[in-house]
Amino acid sequence: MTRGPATSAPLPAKWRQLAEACCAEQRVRLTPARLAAYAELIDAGHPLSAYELIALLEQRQKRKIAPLTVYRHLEFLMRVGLVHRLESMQSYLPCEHPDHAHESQYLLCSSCGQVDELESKRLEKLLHRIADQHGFLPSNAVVEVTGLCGNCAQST
Amino acid sequence: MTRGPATSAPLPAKWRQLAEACCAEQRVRLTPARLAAYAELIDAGHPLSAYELIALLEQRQKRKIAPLTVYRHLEFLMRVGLVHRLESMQSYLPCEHPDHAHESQYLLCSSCGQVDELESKRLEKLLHRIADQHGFLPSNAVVEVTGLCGNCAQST
DNA sequence: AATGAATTGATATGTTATATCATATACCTC
DNA sequence: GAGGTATATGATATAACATATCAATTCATT
Repeated sequence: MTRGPATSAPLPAKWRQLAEACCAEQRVRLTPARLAAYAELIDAGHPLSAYELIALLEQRQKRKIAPLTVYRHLEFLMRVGLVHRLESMQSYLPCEHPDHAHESQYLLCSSCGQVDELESKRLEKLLHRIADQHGFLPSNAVVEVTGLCGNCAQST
Repeated sequence: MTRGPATSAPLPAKWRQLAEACCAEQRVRLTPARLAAYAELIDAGHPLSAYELIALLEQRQKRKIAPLTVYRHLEFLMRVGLVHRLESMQSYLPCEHPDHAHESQYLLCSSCGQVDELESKRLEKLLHRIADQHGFLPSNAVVEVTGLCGNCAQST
């Protein structure tokens, strides 16, 4: 049997299940449009600016999409913890560990663009301890280390 | 004797000397325009968006200033380490420890806007160690913890 | 099917940042 | 101090990123 044109980026079952579980757990709606945005981020394999994401979705769906629409989907995906925003790059990427939605730790290669998501409990604890010492109640921690990844550091 | 209208925000000697020393050491030019931008950031006492800074400078100098001009001054000030950019707020503020130009650690109160610059050697070392374990060569580290400062946390 | 809540769409606008090319100023050497 | 070079500024335009408002639709539940 033949299939119609794809209206959404291919999304490996692994990620689909993760997204569905995540949204089910939080009792929020994973609509087709939201899933399509998520699938596009997964498919891209690297961080996308909001407008790059818009362009990809438009190309995929052969229609115009208003920026606000995509920003809303991104906002939703970030809220449930499926997507992070790289503050120092104004771009978005799927979170590999949606369970720690509010701890974001990245190594960003300024040469090849590679992104490495960390998950250091130690770093997390230290940040909380430091905040605590300042009487500060943290809700969201951003750690973004820019530099050269292993490959790029060698070839320099 | 009388003075003409101020064309630059008041800049306490402490900061002026810091800026001059910093630029002298790096053999770069601290021009009046650059110093004026820096003085305005110091005088504001809180982070400014680039366009807020433009507005203040225009008001002070009674003339139009092109955004690019100010972005260039900010870029310069960041390069020498006198100013930091808060990535999660798209805003700029003077650095309290220009000697550690490339380590930026902040606690940001989402309620009152208070900004607390940290200087944790431990955090710095941990970040470097983690990067090292990943074969990563860091050039710039951003740590921005959002939450409630002591005052705001209590009054909630 | 009726209701209320959440989501999406359409349109407009606001905010942040950069590109290009021309002009001016500082610095260095002779 | 004249000339050359690098650096800094100015003028103009445009690109990139993000949000406001209000109307229309969809979904979940009764």
